[in-house]
Amino acid sequence: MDQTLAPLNTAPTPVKVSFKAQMLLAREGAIVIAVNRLLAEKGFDLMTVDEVALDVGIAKASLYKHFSSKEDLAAAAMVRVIGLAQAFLASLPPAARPLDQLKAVARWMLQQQLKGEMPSLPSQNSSLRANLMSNKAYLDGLMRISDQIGGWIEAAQADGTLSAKVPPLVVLYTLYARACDPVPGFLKAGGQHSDEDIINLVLATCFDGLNTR
Amino acid sequence: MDQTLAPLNTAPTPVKVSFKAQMLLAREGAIVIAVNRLLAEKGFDLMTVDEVALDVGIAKASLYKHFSSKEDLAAAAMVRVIGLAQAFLASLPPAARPLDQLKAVARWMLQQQLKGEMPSLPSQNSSLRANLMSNKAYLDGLMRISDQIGGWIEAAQADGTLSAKVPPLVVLYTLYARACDPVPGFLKAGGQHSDEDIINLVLATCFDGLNTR
DNA sequence: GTCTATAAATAGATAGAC
DNA sequence: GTCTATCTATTTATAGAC
Repeated sequence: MDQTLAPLNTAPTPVKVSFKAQMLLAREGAIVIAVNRLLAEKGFDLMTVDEVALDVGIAKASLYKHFSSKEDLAAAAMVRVIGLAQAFLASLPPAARPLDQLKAVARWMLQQQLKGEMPSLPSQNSSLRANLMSNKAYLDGLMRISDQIGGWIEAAQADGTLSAKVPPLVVLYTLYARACDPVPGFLKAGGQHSDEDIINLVLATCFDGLNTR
Repeated sequence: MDQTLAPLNTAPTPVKVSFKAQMLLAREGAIVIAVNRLLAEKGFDLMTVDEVALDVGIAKASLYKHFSSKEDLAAAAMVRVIGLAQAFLASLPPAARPLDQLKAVARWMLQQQLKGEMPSLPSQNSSLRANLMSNKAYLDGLMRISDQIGGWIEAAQADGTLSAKVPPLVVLYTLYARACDPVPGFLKAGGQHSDEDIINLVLATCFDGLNTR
């Protein structure tokens, strides 16, 4: 339905979505959320499709009517997270200092991880990577957020708040790596620090480094 | 054989190791090296015992005469790496600045990782973790290197070269995390930097941070 | 599209001869 | 201790009725 075809003097024609179709979308959303949680909790290899079906409360065969493979399930969860990241980036005040935008991004990823909502895929699984890299929704979303963050990196290096000695791509990867950093999990397991403390400690080591200033 | 029982006026009695026993030890060494390489390359979940047996050139059933489970195989590889780490720590000049010792440790872990010789275990697999934590050789070795590195951390904070604002345990975890940091792998895949460049870039972000000094 | 039941393949682990 | 052959369990994925 192309809404631009609606008459100019009327309210935009609401896209007709049947009750049945809404239920399907809602179910797919529930599936992706369950996959997201299980991926964060156990990782791709230890997550089984049976678990997902059990968690959602439908039969496994029904799952396969929505997603044609376990890898597609994982990809859907990654697309969801990318979407959440895009929404978070859009919610940031546009006038803030570029360096503060970058810190906010790193903080958000650490928060997601500590909440157990950051899915982690094994970087060694080449089949899974290939599947993900052929997913247009994932690639597009990843490109968009990388462009936005990349712009902040260049701006922060230009205004002198971010070290110009580190190539922008290295900065980008270093920020992304906060999503799967094992340090927050270790500290949380130690039980000596609150989540907020952990986030501030990791952010400090990331931006200020270990050396004395 | 307790060598302290040897007569004082003779050379220490060499521990009698039969040719057969030597072959067995050599074979076990070959097994552990193969496991180490496969763990670094594919990770625990994607590594199969069949692969290990094929790589070593013996039957799978023979493998199980040496190691009673796949988890024991992984533990043996970790014990080996801990031993290599101990040997490296022992080779460092004792008079160097504590901060330089810490940098040398981080550099060594990055080197091992880039050479494809740093085994990585999934931190989410609790059964595997429990097995590892019940391994005395592993725990002892880990404790020893942690004590030594921990001493350098405290010394470097005392002499003012390492930030005193970061708790020593956080510093320790941050250093250990370099062993499974995904950033070096990403940069290597990009092909824009040599291994030495990558190591220096990661070390710089780790110790100097992303902010401008 | 959802279900039950089952296929098909894989992988960890073992039996038993030598 | 090494081998071939096999067991057993698990898991991804599908067939076919409704």
